[in-house]
Amino acid sequence: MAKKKAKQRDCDPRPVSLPDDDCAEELAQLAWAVAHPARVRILRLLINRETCVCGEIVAELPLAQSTVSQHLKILKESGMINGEIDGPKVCYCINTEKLHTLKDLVAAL
Amino acid sequence: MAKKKAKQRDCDPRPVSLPDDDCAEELAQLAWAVAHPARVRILRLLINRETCVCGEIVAELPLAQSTVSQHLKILKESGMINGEIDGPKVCYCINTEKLHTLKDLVAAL
DNA sequence: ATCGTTAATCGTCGATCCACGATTAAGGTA
DNA sequence: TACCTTAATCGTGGATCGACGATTAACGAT
Repeated sequence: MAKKKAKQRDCDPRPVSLPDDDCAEELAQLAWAVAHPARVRILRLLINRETCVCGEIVAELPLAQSTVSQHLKILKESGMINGEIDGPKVCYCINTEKLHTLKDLVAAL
Repeated sequence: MAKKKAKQRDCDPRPVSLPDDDCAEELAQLAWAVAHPARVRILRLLINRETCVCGEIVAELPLAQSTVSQHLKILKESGMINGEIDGPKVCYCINTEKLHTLKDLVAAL
């Protein structure tokens, strides 16, 4: 039966215990905002341009205006971006604080 | 009409152009893996323990075995974790390389 | 060979996503 | 006021998610 012991897998013997899973939800929510190519592109655009009118974003993506608006809504609800009404247009900008929260949470993985 | 100019929003005047959106898809895919609290907890567990048998993960989460197995499948498909069969059990471990890819992509935002 | 354990898979259900066109609301302009 | 532009919202349809119980497959042990 020594053979059995020899095949022993190197599974971590430490007892299971979840670390602070409080922020699991927060990270999941922020990651969700980035979990779609269109939203990644929108975020990159806003990061590089500081701010951008909705119409420009629509023009840049191969998506209908309503679809882009939906993604913007998701990003806004996640707190990653802010929208500011400017006459008939809407200026979107990145929420640097939230972006850093995401970066920190991912980096802390 | 000076009033109109005074109210000018500080919208970035630079022309719109998407930066290398090639990795938008890659980031979106990796972020998607982390975009669920259960998967965040699983990842944290594996990161802290190096490796872990499936059953332990199931025991740690308030979810059915089949549900956990689904999440493990998603994580495996994203490349974030690897599973190694050990007799009737399965040992999961983190894919450090992919994890770093995710960290790098997020940090590069 | 049979039984028990472990984990993946199947099938289902409701909820949500994602895309779109159409419509509406809000603000400028003529 | 009437018109035009801009962007949010509505309503729809198809696809996928997330959860579960039940079943199956793989492996050890008796």
